Amino acid sequence: MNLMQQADGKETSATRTAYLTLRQMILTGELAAGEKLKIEQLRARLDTGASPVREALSLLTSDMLVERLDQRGFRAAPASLANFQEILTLRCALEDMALRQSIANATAVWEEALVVAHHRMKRASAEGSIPEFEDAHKAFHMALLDNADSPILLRYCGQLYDLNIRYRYLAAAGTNYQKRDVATEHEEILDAVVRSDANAASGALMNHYRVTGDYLAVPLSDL
Amino acid sequence: MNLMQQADGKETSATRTAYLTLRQMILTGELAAGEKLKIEQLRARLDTGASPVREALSLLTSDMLVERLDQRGFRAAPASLANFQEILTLRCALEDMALRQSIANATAVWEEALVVAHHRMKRASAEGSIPEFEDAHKAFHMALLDNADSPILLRYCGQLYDLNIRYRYLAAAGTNYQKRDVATEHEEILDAVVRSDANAASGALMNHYRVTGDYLAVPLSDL
DNA sequence: TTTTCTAAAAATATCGATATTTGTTGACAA
DNA sequence: TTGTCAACAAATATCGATATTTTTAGAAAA
Repeated sequence: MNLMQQADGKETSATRTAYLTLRQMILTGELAAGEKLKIEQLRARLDTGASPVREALSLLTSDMLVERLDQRGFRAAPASLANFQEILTLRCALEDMALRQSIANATAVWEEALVVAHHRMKRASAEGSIPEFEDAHKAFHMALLDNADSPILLRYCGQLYDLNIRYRYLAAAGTNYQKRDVATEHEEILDAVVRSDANAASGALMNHYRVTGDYLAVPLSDL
Repeated sequence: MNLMQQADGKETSATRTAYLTLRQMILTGELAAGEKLKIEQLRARLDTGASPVREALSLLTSDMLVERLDQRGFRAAPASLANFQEILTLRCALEDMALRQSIANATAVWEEALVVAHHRMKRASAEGSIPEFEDAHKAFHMALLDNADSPILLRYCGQLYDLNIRYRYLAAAGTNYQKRDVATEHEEILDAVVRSDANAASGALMNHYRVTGDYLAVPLSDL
């Protein structure tokens, strides 16, 4: 009962499956921001029991993607312009810190991992597979910060990354993100990191976020 | 079944009660760092059902006080010197940011709230009630950051505060914390904030943490 | 001895049913 | 009309039982 065969044959718990599915549904907006999340409804939709759904929702609370109301169940975290801006500000502050620490700890192994992550992202972009690009994009950004050797900081950055993704979908920009000249921005970051130029790397990363932020702020301005 | 009468007559859900109790047990070390947390054992200890315990543990995962192992249940988050130092570093960085924003947004109302929080802390200290002092101490520190008007940042600071508390107990310093000259440090912070001197306030706060950190590092050095 | 395999025990994850709350509707009084 | 209050409906939180792992222990083989 515990072990489940997923489509790809990988075995997972029902809770984990529910967690990943619900997470994706919230990030993409399939479950709208602020929407009431009824257990029975989700249970039927995911074809699983109430317990896994309930636990998955509890877990999503950690990620600030779901809110728990007193004894009135759960709802998808509301979205607002203020929230979007707070996320942007915090990302800049935390990622700046993490990136600088990563560079301070730089090793050949890390740099190689970065180059690989960057290459995979470019390949996914060339192949035009949106979900694969999304995964590779997150992997690249996380790889940049990974060498800071600061698990909590990395966790926070990952959370903020995901929260931001949701606003990308809200802005209906999820699909055409690649069309901006984001590739150049990524290369600038990578180059600066490889040169161990912390200021340039951080500057390029901050610029990347600020540009993306401005880009999204327009369609989000009426939140 | 849902509604529970607590000792103080306040009604809460079984999950919330379990959450608060388990949290306290982990913070104080009654449940040791790294210890396996068996549902049945906790269920009996808290005199409640397995579901509330399970959900409470899920919630504690958000706070990084509990880890969830694949399909092998839960355990209290392990403690290590590296973890302690990471918490200290992040607290300094995040609270510096939050405090400066709070001061930038300063209002008379906020300053009054701070003075009250500080007074309560002093009173609790004078009365010698450790748990009340602990609560008031946290309330004071959170009040300092509250005016930054940045819910996520405040949440992170709160989490890090609690994680640090656990190390205080681990260092067996939980009881004699007040004996250090912490009162003066708090006054310095408050004075600087009231003067709207961000640099002095931040400096005093950072000093407060660094001193506390050094103070705890000694007994923790063998983690 | 050490390793490997198997059977029993322990613990987890999940289900289905039930009690408790919250939300809603409509009648009745003001 | 408007407001209050019961009865009803919907949804949540919780329990108890069960299926599925994981862990442990012991026996058989190398």
